[in-house]
Amino acid sequence: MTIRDVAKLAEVHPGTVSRALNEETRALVNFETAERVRRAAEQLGYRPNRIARGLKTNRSFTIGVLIPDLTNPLFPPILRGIEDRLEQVGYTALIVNTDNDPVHERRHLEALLARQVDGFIAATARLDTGSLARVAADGTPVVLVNRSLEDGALPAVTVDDRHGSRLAVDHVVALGHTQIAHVAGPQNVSTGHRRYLGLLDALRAHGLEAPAERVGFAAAFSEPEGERACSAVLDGGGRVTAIVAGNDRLAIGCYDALEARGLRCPEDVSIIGFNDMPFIDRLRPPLTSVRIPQREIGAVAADLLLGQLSGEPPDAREILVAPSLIVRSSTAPAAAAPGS
Amino acid sequence: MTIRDVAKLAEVHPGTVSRALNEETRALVNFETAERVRRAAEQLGYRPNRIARGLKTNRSFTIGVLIPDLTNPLFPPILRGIEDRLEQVGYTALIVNTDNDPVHERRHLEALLARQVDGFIAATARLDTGSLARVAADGTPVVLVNRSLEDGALPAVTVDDRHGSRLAVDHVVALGHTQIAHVAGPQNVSTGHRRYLGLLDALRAHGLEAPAERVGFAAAFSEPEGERACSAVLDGGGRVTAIVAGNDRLAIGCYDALEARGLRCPEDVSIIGFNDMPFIDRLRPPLTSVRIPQREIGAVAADLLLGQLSGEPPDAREILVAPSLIVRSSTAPAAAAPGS
DNA sequence: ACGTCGTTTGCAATCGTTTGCAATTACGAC
DNA sequence: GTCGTAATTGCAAACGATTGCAAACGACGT
Repeated sequence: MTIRDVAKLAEVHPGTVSRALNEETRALVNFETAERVRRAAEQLGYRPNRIARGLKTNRSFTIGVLIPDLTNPLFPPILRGIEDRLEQVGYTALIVNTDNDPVHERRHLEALLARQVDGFIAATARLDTGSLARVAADGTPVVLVNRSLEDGALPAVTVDDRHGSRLAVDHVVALGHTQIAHVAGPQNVSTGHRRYLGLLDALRAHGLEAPAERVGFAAAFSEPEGERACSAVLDGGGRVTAIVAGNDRLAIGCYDALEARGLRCPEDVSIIGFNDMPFIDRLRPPLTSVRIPQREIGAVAADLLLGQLSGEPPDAREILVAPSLIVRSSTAPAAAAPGS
Repeated sequence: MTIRDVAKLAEVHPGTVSRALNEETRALVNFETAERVRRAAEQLGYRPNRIARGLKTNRSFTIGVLIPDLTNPLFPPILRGIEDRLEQVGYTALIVNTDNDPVHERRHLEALLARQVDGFIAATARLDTGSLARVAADGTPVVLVNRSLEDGALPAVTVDDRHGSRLAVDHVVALGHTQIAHVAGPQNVSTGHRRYLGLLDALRAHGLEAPAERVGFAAAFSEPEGERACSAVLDGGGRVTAIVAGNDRLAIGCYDALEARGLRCPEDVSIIGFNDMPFIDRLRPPLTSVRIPQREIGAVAADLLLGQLSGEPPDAREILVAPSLIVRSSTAPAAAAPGS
């Protein structure tokens, strides 16, 4: 079932069929002929071979999407945002999991290039800049998600982490807390670092500060690390009535640390997470968290890429999307100071 | 950068380059020539164009994967299982979300076909049999996941739901429960139905039964529906000490229903879920649940498909993978009968 | 009646591979 | 020295579409 079969049935030249069926060249062929062709195609159930088309036009209408791990609940919504946008314009996403392994990353990048993807969306945390930049330099558009290059060489769409931290701090401050601790994520990951910086800023804006003993650094965004870092803070000596965690999993670790010490949340200490993961509202207590508009991030990234693909200047700009605070029951007004 | 450039550099005919670089035809070319070609290709950073190759060989080395919704935590692990397997042999998955919408489904199916996918893995619950069967009849291998056709016309890999129900029942029975209720999922979805049937079987095997007032049917796998169905059961009059839910979300709904009635879990009633979703161990109490080896399911499905693609007879068989019970704190020994 | 122009269509090359077939070479057997 | 055979390699035709170019055709003004 090729274009030739349709041509035969419609009694025209294959070239004419191609033009008749192609939105952009439709105008070149007589209306009635086009109709005849369309009917013939319909009748035969003809489906243009995108592969053959791609060979000639040098466009595959596919986008390579690199993520660390699909099972990390952060990514599926982003992917939906991307896919929903892409599919509207006939593109398809090729999703690969890198597991943050440089070797995998390279291999996948190569494989996607061999498949002639028209562009890349990379959400991988530490994909070495080199390969990606080289790809971009060779003319394949690249958009970063959830991380950006220091030099801003590549367009990126990321959460406004600092703003998120500010939301969190504003919230606990409004509740009367002043002894605010931070269980920070890994500082070699942009989100971890930015949230930490944002927190410092926000505290300062309220005339507060976070002395070293009140911030614990987790080596990974995991519950055990959250518990470890939180424990360090709690056992550090100073009083703490509120904890802003680098993400929800760290916050869960904080729950564990509190529980191990017989402290109650939110009565004794309030906790705020980051990401607003699914079912986080089902914890005890339901976690107050900074929500990230993941789907929107994906959609914006896709739009950015599609823009570049249709020839727009590749404004290597970083787009920040604003998070919002979802208040639940893990935060409460600060108790009166002990002894009052 | 085409095969011709490599040919020029290696001073051989393009055809020879093709053979030298292709694993299966390598033997046809002199070893030294092949080496020369390999070096030339390496030097130029040559990457065979899979699109062109696909055009000629009529194979795209892509697989269409249809799922309802990527953000449903059930699917990412399955997809990883699929992708990990596929990538090992040079295949790539094209993932599309159908949202269980027939129109979307058809459109996506067409689009994937136009992209010349070599096969399909369909995890969509209610993709109308017709289109898929037709595709299979036209020679494109199809494997079903998480659902099967009544007539077994298509190979499928599914969870052994009945076995899962048996595990759940055995567990609560072993804990001394006899008044066991079921909050069932929608009965027009195969998993919902099978789990219900399995439960009946398992109860019978223990000489127990589930009178109508002790099973509630949810219209969807959602928390509110779980709460509704559970409430009906609890308010039905009969005493209930254990509830087996059709899945974890229904189980969460059960938690809500219990709480609304001042009942405690597991002291007053034990609850078991199904699926063992991420973070379900963080609920209060941590939910005992039937775990599904999702990744394995994906891997098995991929293997089945790859088998068909390499010419194996398409044994339209249903492969059942065994779930396991993860015991946590939502189940406890039955309290002594009231009054004793 | 003729040149011109615009519309519509056909022709054929092309995209980058793969692959059946033929041509070339080397080599040992006779 | 000739011939058959095997091992290599070159040749060219595909695969199914797109597209620049030219041909065909009618209409129209002069």
